[in-house]
Amino acid sequence: MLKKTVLRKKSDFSLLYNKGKSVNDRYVVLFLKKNGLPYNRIAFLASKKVGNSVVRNRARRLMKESYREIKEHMDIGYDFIFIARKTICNLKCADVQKSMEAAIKRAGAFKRKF
RNA sequence: UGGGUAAGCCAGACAGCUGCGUGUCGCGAAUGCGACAUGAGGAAAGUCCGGGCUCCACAGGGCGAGGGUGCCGGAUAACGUCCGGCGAAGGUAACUUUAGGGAAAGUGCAACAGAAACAUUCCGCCGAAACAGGUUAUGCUGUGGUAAGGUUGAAAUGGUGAGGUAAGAGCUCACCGGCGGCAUGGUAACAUGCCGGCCGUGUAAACCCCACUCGGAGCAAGGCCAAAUAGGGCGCAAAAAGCGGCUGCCCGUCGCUGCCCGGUUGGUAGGCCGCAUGAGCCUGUCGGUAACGGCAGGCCUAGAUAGAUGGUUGUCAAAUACAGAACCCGGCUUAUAGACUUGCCCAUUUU
RNA sequence: UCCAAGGUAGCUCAAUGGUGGAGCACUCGGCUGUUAACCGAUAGGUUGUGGGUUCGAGCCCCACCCUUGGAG
Repeated sequence: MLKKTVLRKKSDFSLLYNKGKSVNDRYVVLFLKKNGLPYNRIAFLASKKVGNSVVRNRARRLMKESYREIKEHMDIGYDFIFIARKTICNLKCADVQKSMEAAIKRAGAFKRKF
């Protein structure tokens, strides 16, 4: 992942939380917003409610891995924040991937297949 | 064979596909691309101690206050850690546990109950001796002697037995316990023996006394570069005062506060060093009961910065515990599925 | 990452080492035609957990758990 594709500024986060669109799914929560850039910017979060550091790391890794699989099919020009929910622990990667796909589809940022 | 006890060790492995961080090399103008190598723990955790490192003044003077440790000897850079020993407690035993200096230096506390929680006569016991009064007479009254018995309590001023006495009492004796002195053994804590006198309880994880010891803050320390409206320039002053740091006060000392230019009450903050060769790890050998130390040879083994180890498939009976480095080491404490090794003790059976 | 403070009844807080209490709330009774207010009574506690010191710990000491706050 390139460095410019990672969201890191506090202002970006608060802008997304306040102005962005949010979608809930079973295992993840997604915030997104158009950013007007020719690439996507991503952040993966897992709060302390999810568990200890091992569980939080695993949650982030699962989301990263899933994102790598599905990023080919996503629209360009958005900021995304994926937040892990408590239900994510003890899951396989495929389940997380499905959940993320569903969330993105509902948000309307999925490329139409043709 | 069963039960127990002590010590140690491991913390999935292998293969395929596919991803991530770092380093080296090659290509490229460059964000990069490719190849190879390497990439979390026994506790990385809690942050409870001790150090290194950095800055404050190289750890300052005086007064005062505070914290820590606490049987003895050793190990160590140091420690509240570790090793060995002593005493005490527990266990049939192997063995385990142990903050374990001082209570006649002083102060405090010991609720309720009880006569009394410093030494005191409430109920008792005695009438031998001494004094006063009284009775026909008699401990009858005051005084006196006594701490053996009673009640209470966690605890009642050494315990048990015998002698002794008016009644009693370490008053005397024997044994036990405690204290002091001496001798022997031991580096020492202490142990054993002899002698002496007869000795007021508990609490110091209450204040305290004694001995030893402790400066403060912390890698977001601290330094460099770039950028900046967050600061910069350097002409004058360098004495006083104020504020802040050095844990309280005084001294001392360090930093900031002045004028000029520019700017304003907002949330910006990038890169590099520190930062991975260290009280380092492994093997052998020597010294030591051991902790540990000496010598020789070999090895280089994470370094991220929104934070790198993941996903998936197959085989092994099963792969699942606790859990993720953030400046680094030595410990302690706590969490932990399962697998394995060795010594010792007890019980049973067989020879 | 580092440093502090705290944990007591359903809630907010007290309590010299010596029987754990107050206010509000709950329940019951009274007052009232009824409700509120008011009056009276009852109940409710492993003092965060586990060890230790002590005759005796909410309090003293040690370890752990949880919560809150601060530095930046």
